[in-house]
Amino acid sequence: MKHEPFNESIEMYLKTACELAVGDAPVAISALAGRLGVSAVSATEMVHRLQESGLVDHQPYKGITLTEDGRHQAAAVIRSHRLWECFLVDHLKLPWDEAHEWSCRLEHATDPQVTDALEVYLGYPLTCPHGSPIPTPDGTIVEPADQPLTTLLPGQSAVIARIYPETAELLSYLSDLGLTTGTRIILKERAPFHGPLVLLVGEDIRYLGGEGAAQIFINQVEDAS
Amino acid sequence: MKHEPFNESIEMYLKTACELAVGDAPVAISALAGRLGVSAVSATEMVHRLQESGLVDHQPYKGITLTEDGRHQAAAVIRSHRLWECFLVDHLKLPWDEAHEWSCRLEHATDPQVTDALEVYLGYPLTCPHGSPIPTPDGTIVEPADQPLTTLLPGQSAVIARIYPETAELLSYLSDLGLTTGTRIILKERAPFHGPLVLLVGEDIRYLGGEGAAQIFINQVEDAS
DNA sequence: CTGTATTTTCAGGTTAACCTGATCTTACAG
DNA sequence: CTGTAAGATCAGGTTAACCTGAAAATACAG
Repeated sequence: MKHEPFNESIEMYLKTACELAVGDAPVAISALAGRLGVSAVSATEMVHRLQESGLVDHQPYKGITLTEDGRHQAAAVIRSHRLWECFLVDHLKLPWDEAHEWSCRLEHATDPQVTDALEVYLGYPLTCPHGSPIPTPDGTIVEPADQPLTTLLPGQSAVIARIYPETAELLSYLSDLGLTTGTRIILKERAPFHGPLVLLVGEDIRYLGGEGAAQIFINQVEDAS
Repeated sequence: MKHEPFNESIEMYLKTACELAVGDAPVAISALAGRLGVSAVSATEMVHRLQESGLVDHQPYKGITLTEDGRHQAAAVIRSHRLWECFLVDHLKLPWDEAHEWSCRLEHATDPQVTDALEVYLGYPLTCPHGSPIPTPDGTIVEPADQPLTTLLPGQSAVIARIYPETAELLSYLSDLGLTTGTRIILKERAPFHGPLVLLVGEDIRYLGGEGAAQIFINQVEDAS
């Protein structure tokens, strides 16, 4: 089996670059390398290849930005990833926290036509089960209108809107705590210096470390009664 | 992205070996190589690797047979392939002939848990849209009870039960002719020496080359009125 | 039982995506 | 405005899965 244009690595780089990008700021190669679990040298090598192919723009010592083409391809991968997550969770009834990892493999094996048909089948969902928006076929990704859990004040309540970035460990942990998207929580108190949060989830008290809290986004903030 | 145990090639070899096997007869390496579009040398190399891993039994100058382990893994790949085909055709309403190629990519990216959930979701289909049986989770594959179209006599009618082996070109061609699984046909006449068949499909006359006919299997044979 | 075609092996080569270690270049903070 | 950490590059190495060309081993048919 000759491995035709071997997209998978390329797609992972583009996807990761897209996910790490905030606004127009270039993404550091070291950040890319870190997230992909690859050495800085390897990442630099690959970035050169991507540059050759016109998928990224590399400003030495600054970082990379995706070209139109690159952003488009990245969005396509993210799109299929999130749609598969919807399918796995909503239709196949597979666990909320494991769907992410499984979709990480499916996302590279999905033809755009399949992705589009899947979207229709699912009824054009707006977000994945973890709250992240689903890119449109033309590559636009709407900015989520939520705020970090770290901005919630003691005595307030809110609904978990999104987990980002999605990591297998955190999703599994949150799943165990019952802290899935759509869950309303009340912040009882917060230790300073990124210490743990004390949350009321239904009838239960949950303690959540600051690192995890930084990856949780909320909306529908209210003063708890 | 480090490419962890890189299954894809291995899976293709195992799957192909399984598909080429008839009974207990060993599969020639050249046959494997031919089907995979790879040189005999490369196939031999890979067969050695598979032997090391205990997936395959290689008798020099005879061919290979799958070990229990190998057969099991092959069945898992075929299983996910055919279940995906069901999903793509029956649920996503994607074209009957293109589903095969798309499933060829998905099959390697599917966790067994996902495969099993998919089977439940689809309602335990017995065959893929092209008529091939879906292996059970434990790796058994039921022998189809159909016969080659080449055994049909002029004046008889039958229902297309299965296309095998599935190749993109043939499926696309048959799709254009309306010769999909489940279609009842009547054999008007047959030229000798594997010449073309003259078929009545509904109201239409179709001519089908002998090579194509060899990949079509039928059942429900009746004498046409 | 020999000859030819198939199989296998050997030698040597390629590519993509990784790696480490060492060196060079640049940004920016004090 | 200089020193140091972060970033980039160079050199050299690995692995899996391919390749071609050529030589050796074997099967089996006439």
